Amino acid sequence: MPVDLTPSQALGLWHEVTSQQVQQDGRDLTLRQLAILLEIYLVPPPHTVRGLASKLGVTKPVITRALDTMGDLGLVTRMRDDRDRRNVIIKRTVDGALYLERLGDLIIARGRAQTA
Amino acid sequence: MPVDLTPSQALGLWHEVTSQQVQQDGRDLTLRQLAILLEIYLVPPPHTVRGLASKLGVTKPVITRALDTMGDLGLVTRMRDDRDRRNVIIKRTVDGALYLERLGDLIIARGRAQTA
DNA sequence: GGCAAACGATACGGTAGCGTAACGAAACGC
DNA sequence: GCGTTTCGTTACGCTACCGTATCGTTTGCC
Repeated sequence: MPVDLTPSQALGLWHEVTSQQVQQDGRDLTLRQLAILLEIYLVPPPHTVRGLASKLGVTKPVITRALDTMGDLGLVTRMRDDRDRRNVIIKRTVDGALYLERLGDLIIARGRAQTA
Repeated sequence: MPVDLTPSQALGLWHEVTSQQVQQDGRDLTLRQLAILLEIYLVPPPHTVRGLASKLGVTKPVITRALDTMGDLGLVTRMRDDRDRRNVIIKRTVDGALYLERLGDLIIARGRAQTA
């Protein structure tokens, strides 16, 4: 696994991972969409549209659109908040967890190859 | 610096970097564009449209479009190959090198914060 | 010279992203 | 109750990407 990465090695790792991801995954998420997805899965819930927007410094429609797209892909789901029905709670899905699990494994694998 | 990354930490690193990149950089390159840019800067030249297309498993118009966009952003340049004027040689630029240098530093900085 | 192959760019119709602005629904304040 | 604020979503016009197919140019081959 990667030990003491230099900036050059870090870019090499990014290169390996993005390249492989482009080749093998037909979904081709935007950088923004990926950031949103990671935020949802790595930060403790609950997640709302407004919260994600302010956290990432983008407008609300950007979040709505990203959730539409990733919802169609099965990576996330949305539910109304029953305690405050103005809010929408973003939920994780099994497919989304699998997607990120595969990404994590890819990074490790490439990182290992990188420093090997 | 990152030592012995677990898959979870790897995703955390990706999260930090994509998130910060989304927030601070207005350019918002596609994952494909980023992969192309990294290929150009990290793999020894010469680079051609056809070569990049086959290397990344995409069609030639994808490369042409990406080079158009990144050319407008000043990240790459193109020149005709004088020895075989059918070819186009993709050249690096100072701005492109700076862009990736900043990305590399960002990864290191976030990786350090990640494991700190 | 002339035909086929290779290269990168372009055209086309379609899809998905963007920012700004406005919208309906729900909660809050008085 | 009723205006105001706060949600998330939708509408609009625009830009940029996609894949497939085709184009013009250049080279290679005979």
